Amino acid sequence: MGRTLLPMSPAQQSSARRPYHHGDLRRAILTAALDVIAADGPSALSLRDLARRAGVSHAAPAHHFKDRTGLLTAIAAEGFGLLATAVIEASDLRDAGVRYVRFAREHPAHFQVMFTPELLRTGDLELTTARALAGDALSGAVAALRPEGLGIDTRLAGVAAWSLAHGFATLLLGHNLDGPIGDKDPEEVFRTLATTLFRGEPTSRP
Amino acid sequence: MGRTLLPMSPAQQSSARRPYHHGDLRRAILTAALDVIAADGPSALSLRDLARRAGVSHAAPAHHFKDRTGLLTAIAAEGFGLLATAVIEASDLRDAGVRYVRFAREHPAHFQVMFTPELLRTGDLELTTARALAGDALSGAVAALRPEGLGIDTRLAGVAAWSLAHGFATLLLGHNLDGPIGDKDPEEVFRTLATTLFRGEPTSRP
DNA sequence: CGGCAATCTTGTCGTTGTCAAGTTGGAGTT
DNA sequence: AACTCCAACTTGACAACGACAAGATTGCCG
Repeated sequence: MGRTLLPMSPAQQSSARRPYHHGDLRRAILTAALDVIAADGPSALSLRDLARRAGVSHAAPAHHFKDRTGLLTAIAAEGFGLLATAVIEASDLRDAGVRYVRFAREHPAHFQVMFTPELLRTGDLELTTARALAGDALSGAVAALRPEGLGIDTRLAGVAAWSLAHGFATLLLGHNLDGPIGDKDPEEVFRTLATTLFRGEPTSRP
Repeated sequence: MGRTLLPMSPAQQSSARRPYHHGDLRRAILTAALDVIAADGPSALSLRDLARRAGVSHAAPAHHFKDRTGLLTAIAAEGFGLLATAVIEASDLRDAGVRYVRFAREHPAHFQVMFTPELLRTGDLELTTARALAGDALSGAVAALRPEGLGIDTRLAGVAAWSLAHGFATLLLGHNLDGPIGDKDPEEVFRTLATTLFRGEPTSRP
């Protein structure tokens, strides 16, 4: 593990085993961090361990991320960016929800860090803008529900939809739905769920 | 802060300033831990800091909780117990959801730890039984929806309800709903939400 | 009154995050 | 082609932490 030996980008430069400049240390640290977090959560993250994996000295990561919080903030910002691009091209609200759940499954580390505010640098510019972008994408999906004639007001519908998707995704990542949904495809289960709840079909009939 | 000087339970024993035995160190550590977690999250938790707050030596907490994971596991177990008693006396599914949200607001530290599995000792007996108890309480509320005639099967309805409540609670604690719901009472908002979605009133009308 | 087990202390080790100061190398300028 | 400068990385140090081991204290039960 650790350093790759494959042919690399020009930035990787020159010759041999241990170049002084890593080439793309920032990306390497990020990738390693995502692995660790996906496996054992953010609390298992150690800058020194990441440095070891990348084959650099223990203080190298600090140059790219300032500190632990900086690294996690960068991950969250990247996550919101990815989420925004995933949701922006949704065909409707239900599809946006499905994409939300899919994002959480495909990027569990990002997802977890994004929604753990005490790990992040409040007010970081990149984070704030990326989050706003994702927020806009979600709002767009909600607004497209129906231009007029909503049963409940748009803001409430947004909260409802977000809660449903976020709760499903969170419980899924925490393995709390392993029992209830078994080996069924989670995204398909969610689609069914969302369809039933938002189409107005009653869950019970007197 | 730190040690209290008020009259205490008999266990507090004898005379003066610094009794060798604390009296109820276990509870004191737990309470301090909940304060820290509610304020700055589980990653800000330090056993040595808790010991300092309780006025005991740095290794004292270990005797009650074995290690950091043990402390967090105890918190999670306590949380599932509290959740179970809160949900067990719900009048119906909607009320159970409201109680779920209320629990998250009144016990944010418990809630956060309960659903962060990588911080917990998997297979701990107290935790497992408490979790099962809470699970039963929730299942009971779902089963009481309607004995028969559900629009979707019971298991799905349970997942939907849990997702909605859990998502709402999680987003709430992360201050992600501060904008959308403003200063409105969160539990009331959730009640409205749940009523609309589960009563079968459509969110949109052609 | 004696001992025993629970509770808490003291001391230590390896690891971590963070800061400060130094080193390397490549890209651009002249 | 030599020079310079700056970003990228290293080395070294320090305080704080979790964990463990071994010892001290105390209340309790016989």
